[in-house]
Amino acid sequence: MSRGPKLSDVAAAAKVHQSTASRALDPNLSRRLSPEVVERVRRIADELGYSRNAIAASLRMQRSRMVGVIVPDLTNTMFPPMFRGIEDRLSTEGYSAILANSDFRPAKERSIIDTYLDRRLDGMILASAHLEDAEQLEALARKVPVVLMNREIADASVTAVIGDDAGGISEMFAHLAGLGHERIAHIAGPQDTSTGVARRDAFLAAARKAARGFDGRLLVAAETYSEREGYRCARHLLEAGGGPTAILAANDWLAIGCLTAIEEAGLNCPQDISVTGFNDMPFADRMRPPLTTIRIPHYRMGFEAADHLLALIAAPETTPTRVVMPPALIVRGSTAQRGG
Amino acid sequence: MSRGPKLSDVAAAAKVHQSTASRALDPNLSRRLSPEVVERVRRIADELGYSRNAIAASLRMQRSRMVGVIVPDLTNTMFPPMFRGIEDRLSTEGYSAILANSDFRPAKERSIIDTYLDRRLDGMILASAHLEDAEQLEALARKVPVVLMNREIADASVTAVIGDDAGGISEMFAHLAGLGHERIAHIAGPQDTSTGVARRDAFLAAARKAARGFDGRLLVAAETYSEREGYRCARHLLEAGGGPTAILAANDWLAIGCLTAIEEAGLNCPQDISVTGFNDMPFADRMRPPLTTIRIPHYRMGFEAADHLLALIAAPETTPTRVVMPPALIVRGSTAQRGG
DNA sequence: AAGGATCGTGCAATCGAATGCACTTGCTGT
DNA sequence: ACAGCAAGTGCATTCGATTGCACGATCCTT
Repeated sequence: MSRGPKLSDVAAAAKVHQSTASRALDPNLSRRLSPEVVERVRRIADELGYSRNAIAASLRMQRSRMVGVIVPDLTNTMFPPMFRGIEDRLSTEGYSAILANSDFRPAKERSIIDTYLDRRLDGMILASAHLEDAEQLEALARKVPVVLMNREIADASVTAVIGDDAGGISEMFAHLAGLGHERIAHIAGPQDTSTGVARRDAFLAAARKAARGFDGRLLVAAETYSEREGYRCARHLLEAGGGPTAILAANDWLAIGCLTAIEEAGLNCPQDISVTGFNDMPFADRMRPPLTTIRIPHYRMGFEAADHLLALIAAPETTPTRVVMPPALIVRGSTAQRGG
Repeated sequence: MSRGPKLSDVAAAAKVHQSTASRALDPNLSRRLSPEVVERVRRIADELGYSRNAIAASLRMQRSRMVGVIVPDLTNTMFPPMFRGIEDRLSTEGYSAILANSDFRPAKERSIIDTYLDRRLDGMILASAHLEDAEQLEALARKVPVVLMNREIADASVTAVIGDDAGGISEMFAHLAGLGHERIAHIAGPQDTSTGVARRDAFLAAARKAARGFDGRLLVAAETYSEREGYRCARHLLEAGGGPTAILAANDWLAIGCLTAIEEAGLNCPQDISVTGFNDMPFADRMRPPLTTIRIPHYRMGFEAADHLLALIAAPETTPTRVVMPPALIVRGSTAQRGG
């Protein structure tokens, strides 16, 4: 556990000055040195098992080559592919990623951010939904490069990489309409999340465009993105008298809850009623019936987020961007021609 | 993006020496200072928006309060809960975790480890299965505190936190035997993984204990832990003539593949044949039928791994431990009394 | 009242690498 | 033969926080 050799040890062993050793080990600067010296220093560094102290370098260089990532809950299947995308982009530039979960708690998020600031990370990717205050977020973005992932703030003053909620919902609505459905219900997500609101608005826009009026009985909002809530809302829709022939749920969990409620009611999906989800989570294809849903390219979102963060690190004054990832309609067994 | 105030700025504003300011901001040392000074320094630090430079502190203290985690693939549902356990344990001590995926590639793992060493992380948790060479691993463990998670090496010379494969399998075997099954087949996992081998050995031990001979037709090994392989192996078992009334698969994916094969063969699970998995992954309860399986406490494994790592960091010369996490039998619909 | 203990604070030396500047070579050109 | 130049290398400072040591002041003890 003893401290290994440092640069000056390598330099001494190679009979050159530290600064020369430093340059010899840096591929960019080693061109200015004589080949023999470079060769010798490198060989000796190897022999000694020298490992560059990145901490000392960070202090001197004022950059840590690390970025912080905050997600609300890593066990949500959306996030692992996102993180992989982030890591894959970052690693090509020699960056590492620190990861933490906020558990949807603003206080926890705040404290994670504070440790990240202390650690002088070069940037942060926030997928955590809170830190409600847009002002706080902007203040943060003024101190350190920040990219939002899977969420955004109102005036787009912070770079954000998001899924195209509106596009996905309207594509799904068109799919159902194309199958002859006219009474399409919506189970909205929690209305205190940006996705819940965006998807509901997109649904209402599509519904109003398709027909004159919209029957209010065809809309319910869930309180959380959970199977339980999907079940509850579906029962509500079935009993409300709106006579839906299709249910467009705001995400896959809600849709799965629907399936249970429909089965319990003695109905059959998709013969009697079609159901759709959103996200295409793992196993969506293994439900009974397999779920028709919208796929959001999570890996690519992470990759893009990291890419934009790196750009921001390189040029901090760049104007914020809003990157929208294209959704894809995945048609499976849970939707069918109306009437079956 | 300008550099914020440093300790000496705070000190100057509070009209004290840096060292005094440093002590005032450290809860342990501030007791030795006069309350007024402590109060004043803290207030001024707040007013100035001072943020302690953790990099400089790390350099001086020779500890980074960061640990590195390597998993083969974060999108495998086992790992997110483990990581949460790790983070939850670490965060109480002010530690952060860097995460990276090795993709089962030893070269990638090696290069991740090298960056971790350069960054002078205080310790590492390795859930990546490779770095085959036990010697390399021991050499690494001599340089830096290391805890293995979900794997171990032969002579237990590195601390490891693992699931009780043998215990889980024998408990499952007993469950099936208790239901009257006598011809129990096993779909083993890949034999180049420690879990694949451990589970197969445990199965064979249980089978041999239960009956005199063991019918070789009741054993197949999958090449990967995948649904495809589960399907292939199950077909093989059904055609081999061993007449299994139950299939004990080495993990949930393999079991799910079995379900498909059984259905295709016109048989019914569990009436005609029982199937069991291992891991209790998310959605195991949503299969048709819901899967009887063994639950491994992944969150707790992560928590324990982090706990042991912290202990190792505090006292590097501690002798390696082998921590075995207890499995739990989760009985669901995929197992039934023999003969329905 | 003098010596000693205690308390609060300042001084200055680390930690390890990067780098602007200056210096020594050796070579070219006139 | 010497100015001029370039290539290669060394020197010394810097990044920001921590901490052993020392010093002065205050208080206690006998």
